[in-house]
Amino acid sequence: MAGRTGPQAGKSESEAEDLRKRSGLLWDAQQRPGRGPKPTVRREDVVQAAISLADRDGLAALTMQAVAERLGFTTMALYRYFPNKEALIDASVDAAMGTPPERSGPRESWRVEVKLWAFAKRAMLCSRPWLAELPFVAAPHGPNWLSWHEAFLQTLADTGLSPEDMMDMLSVVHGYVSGSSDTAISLARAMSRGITPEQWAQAVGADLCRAINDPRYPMLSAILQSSSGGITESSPLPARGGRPRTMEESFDFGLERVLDGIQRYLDSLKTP
Amino acid sequence: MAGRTGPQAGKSESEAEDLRKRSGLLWDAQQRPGRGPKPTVRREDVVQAAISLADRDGLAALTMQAVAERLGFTTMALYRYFPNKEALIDASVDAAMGTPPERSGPRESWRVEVKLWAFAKRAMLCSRPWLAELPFVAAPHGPNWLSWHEAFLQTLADTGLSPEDMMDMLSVVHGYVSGSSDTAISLARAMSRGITPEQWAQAVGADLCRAINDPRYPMLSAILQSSSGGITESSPLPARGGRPRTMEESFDFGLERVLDGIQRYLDSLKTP
DNA sequence: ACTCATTTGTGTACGACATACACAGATAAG
DNA sequence: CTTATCTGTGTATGTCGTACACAAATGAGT
Repeated sequence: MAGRTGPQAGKSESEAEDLRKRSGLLWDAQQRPGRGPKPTVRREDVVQAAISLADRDGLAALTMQAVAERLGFTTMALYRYFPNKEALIDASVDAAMGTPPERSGPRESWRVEVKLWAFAKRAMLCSRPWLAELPFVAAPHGPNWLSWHEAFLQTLADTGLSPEDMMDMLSVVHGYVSGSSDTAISLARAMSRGITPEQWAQAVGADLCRAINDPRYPMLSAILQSSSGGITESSPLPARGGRPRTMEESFDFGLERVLDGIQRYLDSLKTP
Repeated sequence: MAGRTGPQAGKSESEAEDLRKRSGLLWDAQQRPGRGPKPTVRREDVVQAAISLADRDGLAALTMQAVAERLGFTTMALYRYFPNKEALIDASVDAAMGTPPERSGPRESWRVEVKLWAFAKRAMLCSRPWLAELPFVAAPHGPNWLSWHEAFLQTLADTGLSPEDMMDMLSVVHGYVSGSSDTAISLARAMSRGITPEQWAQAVGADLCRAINDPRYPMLSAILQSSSGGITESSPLPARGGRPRTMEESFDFGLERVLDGIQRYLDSLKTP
């Protein structure tokens, strides 16, 4: 976004080189040669300031000036800690992600453990909705990011899956969780901006309602109308007959399907 | 991001009101009262200019100045077509999404159709990687966005699922597709920036490789080492024994699990 | 203790960008 | 023909990321 070199490739440092540098900044804690004055704060403090700003007012509030002011710095002083905003964000993202919760009780079945993992990840994303605001798709993967992956793999440790299958299962669950948390994240973001859930649901529902009676959307139109006799506009996905599922229940429902699919694969391995 | 009103709520127009307006701009084609001069171009032309810029150089290249120049306009002239950049992006996103491919042959089983839909959606996302760069999570849903939903629902038309279950299945598949296409999108973006797949894979693989021999990541470390005897750094997810799956094969593998899960649910409905 | 290379934080400056505002020419309804 | 109204232009403002040069602080080597 900001510091992008420019259109075509061919600058002094290739884009690939750039990725490597970003990754290095996340992992290699460079040692301080003890010549000049000591830094006033630690890199971690800068990151915390950045995170607290994003937590309060979203990613847009995370500006170099705001972070600096938060620390009692001049803007330019930040560049002694991070070479550019991108690097600061990389570090903030990894720190904000945190580590997955430790297992509190005894080891459960893989299914229970995966489920806990998925809900934990979803909760993490919803609690920091600005993570989903990030325009950087291929941010380098830091220590905490890896720790989430590690935690997932541990849930499958006893299943006898091959390493390659494990990685693919990770991709399935991670994909489902991050992809399907969109609406919940969006709601979380709206709420942190002072929108009530009702207002938000109404706004999102309103878009869907435009499909009603539009010949381009026969199925959608039918579904929306059939549900609980007329659209209420009070539920994110339109209100449904009986007791409409909450967003969390919908997430759980989908997760159960995914887990069923994994289960079936495990079964197929046992009885070929 | 850009045009955000500011930190706390309480401006002249509430955030919720703002969402409604954005949605309205996407749907309600306001009629031209025929008093002044005719506009030089159509809204659609502006959108196309914006899309072509984003296609070429990513979302960062989509600036009001660049779009205006593309059209032979002054920057400010754009504001006669869209009230702000956000509105232009909303429109560009929906247009860029396009409509799902028409069914060419006869109706297939739900499973085949869902699969086609998922691959089509994935292909769409990969062909326009900047869509994933969007910092706006809760963009209003336009006509094309709804058409993708509609197409999905039609694939399930014969399954006998209840409307509410259909919507949840949509959420499952859509979640999986968009969530798990991350790496493919990232690769697509990198390639459009002149990075070779090898360079990209190496950069992404390098992050993972940091886990090796790190006591914090026992499982990950073991998996990475076990795979095909030593990490090659030549595959996005680390190379795996035998013939490592390509990214597309991994996507397919995961999709099959998801479809199995749905299948199982369908079966459970038939034999309660 | 003295020196000086090195590092930290500061001040200033610049270029990109979104956008507000006022204006000039074009146009069609009356 | 008049005039309200719409289109595109020119200019200005505020925010933001960041380059650059400098002064004060600091500690390694003498």
